[in-house]
Amino acid sequence: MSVFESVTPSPLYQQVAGRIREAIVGGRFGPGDALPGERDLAEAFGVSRASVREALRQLEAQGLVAGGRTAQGRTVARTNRAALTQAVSDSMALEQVSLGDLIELRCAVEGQALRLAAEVATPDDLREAWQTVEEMHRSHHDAAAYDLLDVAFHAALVRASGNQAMHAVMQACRDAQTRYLAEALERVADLTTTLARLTAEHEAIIRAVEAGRGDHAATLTEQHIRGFYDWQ
Amino acid sequence: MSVFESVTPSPLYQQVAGRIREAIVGGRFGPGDALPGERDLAEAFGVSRASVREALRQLEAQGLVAGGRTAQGRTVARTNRAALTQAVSDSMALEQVSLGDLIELRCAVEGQALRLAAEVATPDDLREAWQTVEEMHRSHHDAAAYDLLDVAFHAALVRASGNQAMHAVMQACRDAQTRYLAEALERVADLTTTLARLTAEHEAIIRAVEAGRGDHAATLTEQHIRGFYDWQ
DNA sequence: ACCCTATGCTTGGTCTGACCAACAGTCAAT
DNA sequence: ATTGACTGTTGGTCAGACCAAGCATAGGGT
Repeated sequence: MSVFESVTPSPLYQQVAGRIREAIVGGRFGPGDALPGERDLAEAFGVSRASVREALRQLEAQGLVAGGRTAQGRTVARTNRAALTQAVSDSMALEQVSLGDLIELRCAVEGQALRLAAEVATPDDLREAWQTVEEMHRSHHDAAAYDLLDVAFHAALVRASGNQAMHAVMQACRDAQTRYLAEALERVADLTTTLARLTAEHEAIIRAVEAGRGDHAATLTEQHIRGFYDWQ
Repeated sequence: MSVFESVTPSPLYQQVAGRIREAIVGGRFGPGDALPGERDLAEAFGVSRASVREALRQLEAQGLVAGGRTAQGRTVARTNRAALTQAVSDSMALEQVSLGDLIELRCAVEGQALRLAAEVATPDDLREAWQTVEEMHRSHHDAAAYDLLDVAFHAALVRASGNQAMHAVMQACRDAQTRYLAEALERVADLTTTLARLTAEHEAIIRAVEAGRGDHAATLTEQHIRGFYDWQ
C-alpha cells in the first residue's frame, strides 16, 4: 500500500495489443474489416514486426482478430465464441471446475432462457428448432450427427429468447460437454432407443415453449440436461 | 466429408501452442509449475525462438501460462479467470451483447447460485461476505471503494454455493458492469443514501442465505441486480 | 476484342543472430 | 556476516532476411 504506484512499463507487445484492441472494441474497425498489414502496423506504432506479431497472436487467441492465412491481410473477427468456449473448458482443467458445476450452470441459464423464450418467441424463431427435431428423427443411429443436431436445437431455443449473453454461455457449456457426451453415448447399450427418448424430450420442450408455458419448459429442460448424469 | 483428412499444415506456432497446451491440460505441468525457457522449448520443438514466443503469447492470452516478467522462467497459470472475463466482455463488443442481456444472465446465474448456497453454505463460507458488508458501512462516501466491496460481496456469496463455474460467469458479468456502474453512480444525486440502501439490500440477502431461504435470497438478489436499471 | 499466362508486388510465416535489462547465484573483499 | 562486483540465464526487442501463397497488371496469343 505504498503511495507510489508501480512503474513497471508493460511490454511493447502488450501496449500494441491494447491499442489495437481499443480500436476494435471502440468500433473503429467493424467485424469483418481488414486490418493494416503487419509491416504497416509496425511502422505506425514504431516497433518491430516481431512485437506486432506477438500482439496479433494475443488478439487472435482472444478471438478479436480472425486467424490468419486468408489471402490478403488479416480481418477483425466476427465472433469470439471459440475463444469463449476455450476459456470455459480451460477453466475446467485449471481450476477444477467439475462437469457437474457446468451442468448446473447450464440448467440455470438455459432454464431461464426458455422462460424468456416462452414469452417472446415467435413461430419464426422456433422454426429452426422444429427443423432440427425433424432431422433428429433421421439420426437416431448416428451419435456424432445427433450431437451436432442437439447443439443446434438448444442453440436455436436459447436464441429465441433474444438474449445473446445466455446464448454464448449456454453454447460454451454445451461445447465443453460434447466430449463427455460422446464417451457416455459409447457406453449406452441401445443407442437408437436412447436417442429416440432424447428426441421425445426435445419435442416436449419445444411444445412447452410454443404454448407459452415457460416454467414448464424450464423444468423439462433441467430434467433433460441433468439426465446426462444418469448415463455416466 | 472426404475420406481424406485435410493436410493443411497449421502454422508452426499453432502446433507448438497445441503441444504445450496438451502438456498443461494433460496435467504434465501443474498450476504454478515452471515452464522450460524459450530457448529450450525452441530447441525441443525444433523451431525458432520467434515461433515459440508467438505460441507462448497465445497461451498467455488464453490464460494458460502466467504473464511473463517474473524473474526466472515462465510458470503455468493458476487461473484463467481474467481470460474468461475478457472473453465475456469482448463478446459484448463483438456480438452486440447488450448490458440488459448481461444483467438478465447474471440474475439467472446468481439467483440459482444463492439457492444452492442457502442449502450448502457453512457459517465459515459466509464470514467473508459479512466482513465485506461491515466495510461497506464505512464506504458509503466512496463509489470506487464501494464497487470493489460489491464485487467481493457477490463473489463471496456465489463462491459459497461451491459452484466454480457460476462464480466465474457471475464474476465476468459483474466485471463488465463495473464501467457502467461507475457512470451511473456519478449521476446519482445523493451517493451516501444510495449506497446505504444497497448495503441494506446486501444484508437482507445474506440473512436469507443464512436462514436457508434460497428462493427468498434469489428473489432479493434479482431485484437487487435489476435495480441497476433504475439509475440509468 | 477476348482470354490466358508471366511477372512482380504484397502479405503472412519463419528463421538467424544479435543486443539489452533484470535478476539469481557466486565469490571475493571488507 | 555483510557488502559488492561479476557472471550467466531469462524474457523483451530489434533488424534483416527468405519463402510460399495469392493478387494485379501487363503482355502475348487467339
